[in-house]
Amino acid sequence: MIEENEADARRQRLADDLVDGHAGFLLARANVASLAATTAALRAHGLKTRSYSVLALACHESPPSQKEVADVLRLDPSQVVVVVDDLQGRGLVERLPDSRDGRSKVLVATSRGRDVYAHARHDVSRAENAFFTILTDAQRARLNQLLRPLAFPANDPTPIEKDQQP
Amino acid sequence: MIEENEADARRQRLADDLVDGHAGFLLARANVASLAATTAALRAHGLKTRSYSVLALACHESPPSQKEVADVLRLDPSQVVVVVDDLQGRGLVERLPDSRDGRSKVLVATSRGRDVYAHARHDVSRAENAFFTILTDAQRARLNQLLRPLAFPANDPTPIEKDQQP
DNA sequence: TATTGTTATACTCTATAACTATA
DNA sequence: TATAGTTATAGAGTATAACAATA
Repeated sequence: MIEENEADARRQRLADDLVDGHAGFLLARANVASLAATTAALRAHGLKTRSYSVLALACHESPPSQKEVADVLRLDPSQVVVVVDDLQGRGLVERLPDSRDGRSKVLVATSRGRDVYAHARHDVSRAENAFFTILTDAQRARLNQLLRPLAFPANDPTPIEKDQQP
Repeated sequence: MIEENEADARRQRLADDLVDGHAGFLLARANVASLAATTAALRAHGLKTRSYSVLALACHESPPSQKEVADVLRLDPSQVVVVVDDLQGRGLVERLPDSRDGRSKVLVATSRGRDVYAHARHDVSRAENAFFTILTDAQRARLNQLLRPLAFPANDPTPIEKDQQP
């Protein structure tokens, strides 16, 4: 199948020329691949990336308000409502009144919600582990280190560790 | 503004705990930030990331068929049609008959299309440069090096994995 | 019969504005 | 007045099936 390989090489050359000088393209492509892996892992638990993230926050020792969820996940408050409605409808989270602010509602996971989250997190970790298996542990740590300032830019209160070159 | 800082620190802690052990979250977040930068740069040229990518491929020395565009960009062929219709309607690309396959159509940029692409590429590069300015040149190179195998899995050169679901 | 391009459709995700109740 | 949550809606992106022309 020489013709097949030639066609593959052609496509690879097109892709390479497209990526050249466009790191964002690489970022986007790696992201969709990663997303596909985690989404597939979450499907068995009836969750998507959004509902999983909201559930994770609701499991936090210091549970957040919906506004905080919107801020942390960079979602519009109206989108948070939709996700929370779904999770609450399935008995995974509750909206509790905020003692310090009558407008605000605190999101807390139910015991069933925590159970679902524990299992989902396990499977997500396994899926991510499989996805990043091409990289060594040191490389993964380095990737995280490089991505963090890009993911949390500007007014980030947490210090960004300066790099140690290889 | 102590209360503000406390609230920020709280949100940061929530985000940190969410990211912990979830490299995909960092990837997704860095991607949306990068996307926002490039999308803003493309807007002045009447382009979006998709149409920009298709136009870039149409400017290639060895112009691709629509099928090849779909493969390289991992888009469904029907989605390629929509983008090409738009670009062709604005006189930026042409659909030429493929001499070797009557079913196929070769995408070629017009001279105006090449002009638009040149200017757009310049602005995109500048926007990416600004976005990645937090990293040194060496760090950017290292990031690209780490992202590449994740974006282009080695075992098969041009995988068109649709949503892999059971 | 298989493939390229096309059309149509439906579903998800995202963005926005307007409303309520509290502050 | 300003903010948290809610509702409603429109747009963009995505997935899928079916079809015509060609292989």
